[in-house]
Amino acid sequence: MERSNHLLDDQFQMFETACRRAGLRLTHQRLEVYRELARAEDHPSAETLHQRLRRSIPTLSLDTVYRTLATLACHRLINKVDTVESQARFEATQHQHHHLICSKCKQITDFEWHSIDALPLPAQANEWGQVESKNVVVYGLCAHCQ
Amino acid sequence: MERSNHLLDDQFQMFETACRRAGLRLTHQRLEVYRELARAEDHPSAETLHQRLRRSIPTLSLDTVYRTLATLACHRLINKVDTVESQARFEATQHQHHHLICSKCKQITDFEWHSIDALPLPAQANEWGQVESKNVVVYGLCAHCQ
DNA sequence: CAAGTAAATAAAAATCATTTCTATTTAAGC
DNA sequence: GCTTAAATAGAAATGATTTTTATTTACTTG
Repeated sequence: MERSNHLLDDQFQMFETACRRAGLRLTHQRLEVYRELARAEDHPSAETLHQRLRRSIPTLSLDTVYRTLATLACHRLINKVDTVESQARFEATQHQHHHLICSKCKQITDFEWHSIDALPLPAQANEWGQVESKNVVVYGLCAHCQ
Repeated sequence: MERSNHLLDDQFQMFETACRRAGLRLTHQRLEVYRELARAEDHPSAETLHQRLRRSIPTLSLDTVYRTLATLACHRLINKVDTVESQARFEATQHQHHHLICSKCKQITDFEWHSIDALPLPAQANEWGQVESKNVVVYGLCAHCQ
């Protein structure tokens, strides 16, 4: 068995464990939605994911994709990306990162910014309440659209 | 004439100038939508603004509010706020700031973080394209919801 | 390991947010 | 004041997401 299969196994096992801990049943659809999102590098919308998954699961309905994404996001297994757009976009990545969004083509790119991650929030933010996440959203024109 | 009126005059004049520069007609509805948003401190949605404005302009239609907000945002006279929510939220403030969003009550609070504003983006972001804006979005529970 | 049960799914319909269409009104140049 | 293109109101349409209902399925319990 090669390394890539081990990695996949690990990923599935992690997902299975997380589902059980959250009291979620491990259904075929749920696993496939997660797998497809984890494989994607483009922060797909529910509709986009549905189109991709239909190739392998023709009976999969769009509402199941929506429901599954909402469930997984609620249990923090995936993230809904902050955006000004009307269609919600998702990602499975768990590592701390930020987003570059092209105003023209709407493509979303991840980037890392450790100095920000390490920087404590100003007092005003801590007085406001209990902080759960802190992310930078950058808008602009990607090299391709300029 | 008191100071507050002078401030208001200034604000309107600025808005009028900006509209002319952008080739936008200065309609009663447009001015009132802007005024109401500029007065608001809660980053209202189109629907919320419409409800407030109806008190003074009963004939104002919701689609005009949507159209006006889109027009003003397009010309950078107002901002659409980055959020995970389905209803878009707006603000008229132009000064550089960031957002604290309560995951529970969805209230949005502005905060300042000068050290971030001054910090240059990592190389990766500059290679990506031409940056237009950079904002921090913080999620958490506000003091009231904890 | 076969049944029972509550959770999850598919499909359709409903809802919510936003946009478009069309006839009418109005701001701004002449 | 008159003209005209832009903006508005109201209604209808669209797009994204959620809900409803009947059916299926994962997981528990005997």
